Amino acid sequence: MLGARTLLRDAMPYQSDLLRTLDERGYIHQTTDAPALDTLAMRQVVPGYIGFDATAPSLHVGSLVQIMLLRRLQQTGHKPVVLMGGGTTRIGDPTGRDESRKMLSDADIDANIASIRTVFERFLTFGDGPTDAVMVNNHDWLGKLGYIELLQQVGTHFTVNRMLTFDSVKLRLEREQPMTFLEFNYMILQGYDFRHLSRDLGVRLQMGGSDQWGNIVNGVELSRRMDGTEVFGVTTPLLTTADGAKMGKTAAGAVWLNEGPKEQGALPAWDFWQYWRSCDDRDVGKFLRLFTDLPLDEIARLEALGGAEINAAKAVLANQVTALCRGEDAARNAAATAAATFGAGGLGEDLPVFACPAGNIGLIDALVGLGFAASRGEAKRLVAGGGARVDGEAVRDEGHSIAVGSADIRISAGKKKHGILRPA
RNA sequence: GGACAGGUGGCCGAGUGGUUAAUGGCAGCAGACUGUAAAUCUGCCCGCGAGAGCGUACGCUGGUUCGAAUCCAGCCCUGUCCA
Repeated sequence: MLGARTLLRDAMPYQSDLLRTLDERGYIHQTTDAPALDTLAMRQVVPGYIGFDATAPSLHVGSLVQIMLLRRLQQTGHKPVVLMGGGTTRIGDPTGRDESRKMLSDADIDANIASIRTVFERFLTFGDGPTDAVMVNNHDWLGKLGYIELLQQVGTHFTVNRMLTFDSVKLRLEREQPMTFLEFNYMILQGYDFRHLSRDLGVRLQMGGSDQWGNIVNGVELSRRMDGTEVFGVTTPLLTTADGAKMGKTAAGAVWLNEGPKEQGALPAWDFWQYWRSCDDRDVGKFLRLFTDLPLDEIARLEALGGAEINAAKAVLANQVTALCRGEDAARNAAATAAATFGAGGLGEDLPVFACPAGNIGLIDALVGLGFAASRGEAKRLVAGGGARVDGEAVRDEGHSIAVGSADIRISAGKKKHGILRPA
């Protein structure tokens, strides 16, 4: 296994820091003309971009690979460009095609973009320097495009024959599912974005998830046809957890990179830390490579830990990622809370607190108050199933009443959820 | 606009008048085993209520009936085909 990987790397040795880093850390799924990109990256600062939606005021873990990709770009001496889809969000990206997506107002979109910028500021250095990151909004140019103009300039470079061969279209047609004209045009707008950035900002590279391959290739083609410029594309592998779930989605909600929007379920740093700490054994190495700046030999050492020792690696992972997304303090506090809660069986500062007046409170109410159960019925089932503990003691009586005095009381729901009952 | 098919609990999907809060699978939660992992086994899985009950629920609105997710009418939505 390891031998095969080494072989592969020997067969395709990248010269540039950029591609070598991306390759070694597992970011590359497909590239257009990798040797040429490799050469370019050695010769000049390569401005590269990734597009992001502006549908929510934060980004979640599902976008983290893309964000880290921009970070790596900057780390290896190139220029990250963050493209916010202010224009395309106004149309509504049809790719997901869930239920009716709500149209966002311009004010909402602008607010979302401003909020998302604060996420990126943790990962990238923004400024005016040659390798400083910049953020652009495609509404600035797409909003001004005239339909006729677009058809004339861009439309002539796309044949429908070819558009029909793209997976995004082909699969839909094969499954006999409808595809609106709007969706059909989406790839043209994305292609146009690339060409625009290449001409106006000298961008030479677009990156994205593997599902964006078709769109990226379109942009590459368009730039070549309209301007004769050679630009490049890199896609990342589709990232799933070892049990096959998409990254960033849990039943409880999205794992937001920053505190997250309250309406959509804010995610405290403690829970964020826990998300990484309790990941699957098999994902540890992959996540360390993708989501932390730790050197590869250190990661190799951590990854090799067997049995219960791998938990040390998970703690490192949680610390590193939390520090990056939420700040050093947040990571330290979460780690301390984990040590106090799981190690010593006590209470940590970061645990959720339910403040209640001194006196007696029902266990059910405490569980609901801490958010460990969505309803009283659920809390009762939890108790009946033996999952509830008060100061570490399992309590199976759903009528159990807790005397709240002056000290904090530890309430647990299952092995992982712990909270503090604190006299108000 | 016409013909046909269909809209069921987070998702998939049974159910075509009554013991159906609604089979089953997935996801989720808890217990056991462990290492805050995986796998496996067990229990739970609409809400309220002190496990006796009550309230809601099978696209929407009415109707038939002692009784409907199941029958009828109208409407809305989705898909396929035809114009």
